[in-house]
Amino acid sequence: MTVSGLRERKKQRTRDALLRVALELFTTQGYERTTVDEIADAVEVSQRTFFRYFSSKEEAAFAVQQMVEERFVRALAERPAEEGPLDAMRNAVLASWDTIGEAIMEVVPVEQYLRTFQMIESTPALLAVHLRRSTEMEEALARLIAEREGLDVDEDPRPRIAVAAFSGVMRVTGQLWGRGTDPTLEAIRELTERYLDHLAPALEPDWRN
Amino acid sequence: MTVSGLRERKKQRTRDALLRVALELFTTQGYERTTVDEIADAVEVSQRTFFRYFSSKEEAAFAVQQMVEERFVRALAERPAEEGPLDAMRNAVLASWDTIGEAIMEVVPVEQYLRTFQMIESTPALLAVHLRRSTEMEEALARLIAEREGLDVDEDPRPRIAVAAFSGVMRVTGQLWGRGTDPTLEAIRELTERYLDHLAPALEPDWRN
DNA sequence: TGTCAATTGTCAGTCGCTGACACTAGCCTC
DNA sequence: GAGGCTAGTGTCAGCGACTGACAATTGACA
Repeated sequence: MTVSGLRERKKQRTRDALLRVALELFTTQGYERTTVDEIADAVEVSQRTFFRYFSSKEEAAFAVQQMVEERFVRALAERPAEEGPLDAMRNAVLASWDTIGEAIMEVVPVEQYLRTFQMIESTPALLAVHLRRSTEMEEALARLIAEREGLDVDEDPRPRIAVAAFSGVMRVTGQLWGRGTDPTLEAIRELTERYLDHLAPALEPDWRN
Repeated sequence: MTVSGLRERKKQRTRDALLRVALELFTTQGYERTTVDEIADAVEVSQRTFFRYFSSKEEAAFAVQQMVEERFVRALAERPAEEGPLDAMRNAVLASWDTIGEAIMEVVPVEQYLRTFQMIESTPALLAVHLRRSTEMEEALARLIAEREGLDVDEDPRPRIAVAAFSGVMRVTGQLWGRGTDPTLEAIRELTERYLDHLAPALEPDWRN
């Protein structure tokens, strides 16, 4: 994590500064109204340097989300084998939210992450990228699930289907939370549990029980 | 549909020409390697004119997809009320594929549409936009389903959940088809049916039956 | 201390996209 | 059927994201 050498530390500081300033400006002025020049100027580096740390303006917006997602995937991998696929995924999300602080606090406060997430959900260009990134993660999830169950993802469609259904629900809750009025971890946690509870019943042919 | 007046007809011809050339270039050279100038030059109009017909380069890529999606939504609205939510959606997709030709033939051949779809699926920037557009359609679907069942989308989570799960599966099949080697309507149709059949079983806690 | 290599800045250029303004060509009226 | 109106187009200038090339700087390490 921490690296010796003045050079390495300087790089780390520049990257952190760029990221913090970027998220700050994105969440206060809006993503589109913030130019890369503005970010670079605030950190007193050239625009070119910004693009050496982040391959695009978008990448900066997703830097924290990236860490959170990696954490979720790891949490799933560590779930006990007895749990069914859906339970394992459910418990993995909830678990990774419980410890979200540890993962990102060193870079930005949790509050900033929540605001960034809402910005992503409410900025069309970023929402689009977010959804595509999610499908990439889903591929990884499907492979993990298949492995747990001793299946081949390309033979048995169930891993991908289960992940797709699960992720669909997660996406809906993410959007509802983003549009909602309670931007807290508890709120999205509760929303997620409630919606996941309804997944199986919602697929029944007759909803009038 | 058809409008009198030389002016209107001229406009229609210009738009059609731009769209056809754009899709042709996109699918042969690739989306990113095609510049708007190139398209405009081929049709012998200025770049500015291109942007008067399509608000962005992306919009041209999705013009046909747009028609297909509208058709699917309409097909769902026309499904008999007896069908359960999932059956209604399933039958609506299959039905709208059966008549896809009628919807777009006037603009481009069906083959071109299939190639365009594959290009969208395999171009990251377009895939992202495609996914976002899909979520917009999902909102419309959820409202339709809720209406059919006499529910309020914001009260009962099941409409959104069912749509999310269904769409998740559709997305997976779309991707698999795009990566696959059989770019025909039959192929994606069969893939869709097979995957939808596995949706309910895939959510069972125990996959070893 | 001096050499080497990594980091950074500068500059020029591409591409998507927009606003402003002038010009051309259908359309409609008298 | 001439002339005015206006929708559609071209031209031009400019912004912002991004890239390649090259020169300048600054840690690292012998």
